[in-house]
Parts: sequence; C-alpha cells; structure tokens
Amino acid sequence: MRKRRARKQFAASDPFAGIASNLSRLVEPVLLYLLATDRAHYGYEFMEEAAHFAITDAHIDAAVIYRTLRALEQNGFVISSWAPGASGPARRLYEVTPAGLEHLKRWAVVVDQRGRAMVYFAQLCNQL
Amino acid sequence: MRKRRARKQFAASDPFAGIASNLSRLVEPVLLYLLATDRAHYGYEFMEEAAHFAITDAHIDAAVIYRTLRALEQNGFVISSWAPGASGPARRLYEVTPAGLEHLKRWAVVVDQRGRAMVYFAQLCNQL
DNA sequence: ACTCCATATATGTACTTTGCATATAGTACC
DNA sequence: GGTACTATATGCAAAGTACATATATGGAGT
Repeated sequence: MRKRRARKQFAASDPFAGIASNLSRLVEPVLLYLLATDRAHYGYEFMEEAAHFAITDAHIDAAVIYRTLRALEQNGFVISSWAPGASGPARRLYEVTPAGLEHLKRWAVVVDQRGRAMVYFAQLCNQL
Repeated sequence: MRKRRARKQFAASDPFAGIASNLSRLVEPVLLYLLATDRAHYGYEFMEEAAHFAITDAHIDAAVIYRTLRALEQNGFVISSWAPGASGPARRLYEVTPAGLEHLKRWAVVVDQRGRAMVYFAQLCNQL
C-alpha cells in the first residue's frame, strides 16, 4: 500500500522556496526589475521588454508573464490597478511594493552567486 | 472540437533543444564534466561529487542523475558498461564519447553567456 | 456597417520535468 | 536472519511550461 505523501507546497505559502525552478527563466526577478525601473508597467509591455534581456530566453510566453504577475501580487510583491489603454482595451497596471523590492534584492544575491558559479564552471570546461 | 496539437518533442530527437529547462539545474553539463575529469564514473558516485558543485543546488536527486545519464547515453554522449562494485552490487560505469565532449563545449558557451548575463543583472539590481 | 489587425488580459489543458517514495538486489558484519 | 550500506531503476503526483483558445477594445480600410 502506497503511503499518501503530503507534497511540499510552495508558491503561495513560501514565495522564495520555488527559486530553484524559477531560476531557469528568471521571469520573476526580471519582471520586478522592469517594474522597479519603470521600463514596463503591464503584462503586454513586459512581453516586449523582457525579450531584450539576454538573461531570459528569447521568448517568454504571455501565459507565463500573466501568471507570474498574479503570483507576485498574491505574495504582496506587486499591486495592480486598471487603467484605460492608449488605444485598445484596458490595462492592468502594476506597481512594486517595498516587499517586492526586498524580494528582488534577495533574488539579486542568488542570481549573482549562481551566475559566478556558472562562469567559473564554463572556465573549468574550457581547460579540458 | 479541440485540435490535437503535435507538441514539440525534444530530448531524444534534438538533444540540445531542452537547454532552457535543463539550465535550471545544469545536471547534464556537470555530469559530463565530472566524467571528463575522472571525478565520477557511475551514478552513485555522481550523487556525492555533484554535491560539491555550487553550480547546482546542494542536493540532486538520484532519480535525476540516473535518468539524465540514460538520456545522455541515448544521445550518444556517453557509453555505459557494467562492472562489479568494490563491495556491493554491480555498477554501471560511464565513459564520455567525443560527441559528449563536444556537447560539453557547447554547454560551456551557453553557461558562460548566461552566467555573465546573470552577474550583470544582479549588478543592475544592486544599483537600484 | 463590416472585416481585419494590433492591443490586452485570462485561462484550459496536455506535456515536461522534478521530487519523493518505493522496489530490487549484492555485499558485509553481527 | 537482520541490519546497514551500496547501487540502479522506476512509479507517480506535484510543479512548471507551451500552445491554443476565449474574450474584448479601438483603429484603419473597404
């Protein structure tokens, strides 16, 4: 008889726990950064801006953007409000909260560490 | 009626296509590197050696190791053979192929680029 | 008015990957 | 026989992702 395991639940409970899996795309910190630097303010705009970041893959799916923004809001890292579009449908505008900025700072430490480790690893590989 | 989509198949067909998802853990290049430098030669040994690499998370699950090794073998990047264990059950010993070394070189380029981008991104974050 | 297109958000769902548990088995020691 | 360590392998559910689809606003062209 297989025991019913209680699988670890992250995302909503401990927002920083899922860092290993999010690290692959770094969507979360990039969105926070774009918001914090006033480069993007709503979902559709993020799609275009995020593409300029070499840190992420060339294309980030819209679904990932919208769902990540919702997750960030649930964790209190951003707040949204509706605003009329310049031409077209309404936009959901996002703002970073102080907690969101702190979260980005924590991300920065992890990204820096892993980034350095990766550069170092690449160097080791080239010495073969 | 929902259309049956033909989802992109990677892994076996184009071994380098799954780089985005594998990038999170970098298990594949680390295993190849450990093999190439004679630091590990079979699954169980990889588990202990890989833990010393800061590039990956502290712990890599055994299942990931074994499945990654199998995938590498299917793609012709490693070859395996059975050998008696020093004390205990037999081990499946792995060797890197020339194709595997090339694959590692390609990985190194990507890891270096992304690593630099991450360090740069962290720097941008710290300037906020 | 109607079609077409860009903008904009949201969600359904199948697929992939991952993490934990379990299965199996050889050797060693008591 | 029982326990512990070594060693490989796999089942399965959770988590994450990719693609498709649904809905809707507003502008340009006909």
